Amino acid sequence: MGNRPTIADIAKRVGVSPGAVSFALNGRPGVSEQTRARIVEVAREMNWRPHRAARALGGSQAGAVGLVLARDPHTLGSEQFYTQVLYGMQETLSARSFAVQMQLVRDTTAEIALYRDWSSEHRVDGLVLVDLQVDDPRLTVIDELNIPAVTLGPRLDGALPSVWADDSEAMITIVDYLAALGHRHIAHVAGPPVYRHTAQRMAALRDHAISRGLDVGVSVPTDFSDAQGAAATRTLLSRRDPPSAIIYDSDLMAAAGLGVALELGVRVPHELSIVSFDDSVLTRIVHPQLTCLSRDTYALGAQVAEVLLKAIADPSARQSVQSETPKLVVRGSTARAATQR
Amino acid sequence: MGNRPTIADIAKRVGVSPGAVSFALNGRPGVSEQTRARIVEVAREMNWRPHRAARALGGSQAGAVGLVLARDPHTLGSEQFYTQVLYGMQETLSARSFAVQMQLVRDTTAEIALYRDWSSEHRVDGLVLVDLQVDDPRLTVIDELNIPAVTLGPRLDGALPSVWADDSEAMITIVDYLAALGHRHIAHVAGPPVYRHTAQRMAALRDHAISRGLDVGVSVPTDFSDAQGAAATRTLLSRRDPPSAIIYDSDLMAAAGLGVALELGVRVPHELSIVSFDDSVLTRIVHPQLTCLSRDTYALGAQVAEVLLKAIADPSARQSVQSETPKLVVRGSTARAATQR
DNA sequence: GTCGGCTTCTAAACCGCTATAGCTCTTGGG
DNA sequence: CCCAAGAGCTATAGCGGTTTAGAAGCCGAC
Repeated sequence: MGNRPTIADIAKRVGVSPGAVSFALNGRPGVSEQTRARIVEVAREMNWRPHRAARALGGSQAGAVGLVLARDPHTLGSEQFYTQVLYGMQETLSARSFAVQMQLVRDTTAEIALYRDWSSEHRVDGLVLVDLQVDDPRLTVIDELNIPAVTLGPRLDGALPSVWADDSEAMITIVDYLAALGHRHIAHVAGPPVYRHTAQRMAALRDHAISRGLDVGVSVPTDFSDAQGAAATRTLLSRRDPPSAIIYDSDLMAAAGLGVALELGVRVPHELSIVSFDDSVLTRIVHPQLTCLSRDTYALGAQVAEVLLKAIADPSARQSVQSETPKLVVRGSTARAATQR
Repeated sequence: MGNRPTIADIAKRVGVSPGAVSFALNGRPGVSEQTRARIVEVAREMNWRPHRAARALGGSQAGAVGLVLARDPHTLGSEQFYTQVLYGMQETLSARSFAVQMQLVRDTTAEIALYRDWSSEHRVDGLVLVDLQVDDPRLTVIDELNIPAVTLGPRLDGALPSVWADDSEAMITIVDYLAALGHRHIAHVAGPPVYRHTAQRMAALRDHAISRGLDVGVSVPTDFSDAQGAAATRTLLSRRDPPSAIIYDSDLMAAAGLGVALELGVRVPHELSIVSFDDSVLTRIVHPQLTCLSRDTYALGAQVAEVLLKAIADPSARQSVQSETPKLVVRGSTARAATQR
């Protein structure tokens, strides 16, 4: 309810027209340097801040970008990954006084509905799409809504600018590392195969295992929950021919898998090596600590923000930048494969 | 860039004035039921959505509430708690087409600066304050900005409406439970004592231990990080007279503490019982699973949203509601105290 | 038949800022 | 000395809603 000063108040104080004040405060030509200095000074004195809605109404921007996470409420909240990305985005965006409209929804349908709402209400100037699916219904909608957007995930040779990582290469890094330790039978507890990055990892494991002459690399799909991660592990370990190493698509599932191994009396890392595709505190509080792929998620968020801002400024320029490839951090959960039983 | 229909377009189609359309669509008197029906129908047909900025400018609301989490970037992202609260808030708020402006910042100073920005830019209609401090500088600012706000945390007999939980009672529940198991020496790995809830828990442990005739209940303050949680545990366990039970203010620290116990060869729960003040997946993926206080955080978020909406609608009515008291969920990390050594 | 009062609607101002057209004054060229 | 060009400003029209004052039509009452 505070009586915020408006541009008109400043104009009155300085003795110029509101238009002049607008010019001055937005750093555009039309006022002398002298007048500009005076206006800027008074504006600061009066503690003036632009009224977002008024600006947005003047045909221009809402000053916000949207990020929607579609998650089963139960699986929710464990992802340090997106929290960090969000943090990186916010630090970059708030410097340009953009806000991030983040919302958690149940599924992709709700996500799409939200995009439509936000777009028609002019709530956001751009969107960040994460968790790309193999045949992603969101892409059509984005196209239809004609709103700037950037994808975060695997490479997407299509319409949208993106910040992408090479999931195949990441998988190959892990497989090579495990192969060098003598592992020949490597399994993979994957996410849902509808996700592009999951599909890519599965394919990479299969292909690379073949080309390196290893046993066929089996991927078990899950819903990313700790329960299914545990179940998948149980299944794999009770096979006649259990793997000597398991790669997990998330650190939560890796931790759950570790628990199952302990429970079954399978010693980690001596009898089973575990690698997680994600890094977070979780990998460091379990015992043994988990070997995993790690990357600077904060920087990733900042990168996403940059690309999105460019896309907003110039929707025709659709650049794609590659993000830093995750690096393998070796901890206690991996070791040389036990000699063949 | 989509050419969204405006109220004027609808007015033209129906053959009435824009004002009438506004009345009709906002369900206020001034139009006949017949006309209203026609207008609503055409609006739906044309897929009309209010332009947020225009609404906000017309003197009324921004249609958003703010939630800021002040966190050290390193400690960040493990809190399933706030993610769930956020989810509960969003489900309730989006039904009334309010958005949640969530932002992560480094510290309270940045948080306050953000409140000022949001308020002066008219970005939010209300705020949710979490992590209340003993002498909280935010309260003055909220008062000064004269913006509706609700606090989430311990009871606060002051100006602001709140959704509060009784941390003392929660602590007493735990202590009673442990005492019944025969534990006489109970320690507490706390958060930073600047937080009211931490201070309250510390006081409750101390007082209640005395009144129940137990050994003095020591609280070790930390910064909520896994590292300090581990360090505190190490300190406690290497005392001449180690506690037989430790209560942790967060599940992350509890998990870290569990790791330390294992490492030191202290068997959980036989030689050491562990209780966490928070519940999340984390408590279920470690071994043994952690006994903890659990509550419906989703419902809590919904409750916060309700109270905030009421405060926005009528800033003079400052109600406070008590949230459900957390319930103790017994899992594998607690057991009868070993007989005195 | 006139008047008050109700319902139902219109016209117009307004929210705070941006953007454009145009006005005034100076300056320099021919 | 006049005109064109440019700098520096003002006036004004939006943006898409909300909100108020008031007009028109209809009713019943006196």
